[in-house]
Amino acid sequence: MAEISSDVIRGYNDIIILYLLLNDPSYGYEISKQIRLMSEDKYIIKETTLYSAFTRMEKNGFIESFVDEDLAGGKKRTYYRITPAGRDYYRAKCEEWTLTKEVIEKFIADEGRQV
Amino acid sequence: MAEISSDVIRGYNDIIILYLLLNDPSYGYEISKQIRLMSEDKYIIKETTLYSAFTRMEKNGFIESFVDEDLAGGKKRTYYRITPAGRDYYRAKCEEWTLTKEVIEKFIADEGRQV
DNA sequence: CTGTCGTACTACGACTGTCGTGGTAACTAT
DNA sequence: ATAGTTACCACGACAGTCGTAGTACGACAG
Repeated sequence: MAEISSDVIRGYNDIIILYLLLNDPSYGYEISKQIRLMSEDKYIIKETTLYSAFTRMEKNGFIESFVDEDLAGGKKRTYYRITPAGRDYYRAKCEEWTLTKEVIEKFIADEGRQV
Repeated sequence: MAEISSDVIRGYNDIIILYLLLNDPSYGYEISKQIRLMSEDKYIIKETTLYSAFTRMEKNGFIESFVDEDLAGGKKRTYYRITPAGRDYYRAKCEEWTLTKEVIEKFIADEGRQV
């Protein structure tokens, strides 16, 4: 039951992904699972959305990739690491979120109110 | 200083517009001014975004239009009125907002935390 | 030994909402 | 005269997400 539509989360995928890279590098599959876990299944990011976000953010210098070629079974895995520019971007987006939240809530009817 | 980018407000324009129609019909120019006023200039909706939202939401049955042809100077003005389906949609979007807000905030670093 | 599930991606084209640019038209104040 | 405000509309471009599909390997059940 992925309850949150992509329309409303759009614009926050970058924040979500970067948050999960703040402490350690990670990779697509792992990030996808963590988003699902942390949101308690309320948001399940689409694979294509995630991987295209990686490509875009790497192009913008917010993350860097490196490949682990030595996984068991000759598998590969592409890790991503947040850059200083990525941290700046993350911080700016968090501030924008605070602002946006305040604005949007002015247009949300109060709990008790009839609509 | 329109500080909120369209990327992050995208997905909430419908809510914002419908909120301003909850009590009375209104029209593009007026709604645009109210958004600006209520957000304290933090969000200024683009005209094209607003009018294309009208078209879309009318097509979806969330609003209905009617034209006032008798304005001073032979001018016309197109008003929009929210429909019952529009109210349902608004309510659903408000609930989705609450959910989305909770999810996003899990990925926002605390105020005091170093990022 | 066959099939399904989980891991870990990638490619491609379609779609939707927003944006930039530019235009129309009438009234109002300087 | 001319700039500003009101009140809209058309057009094409763009970015991010989505659906679909495919690759490839290992583990485990039947």
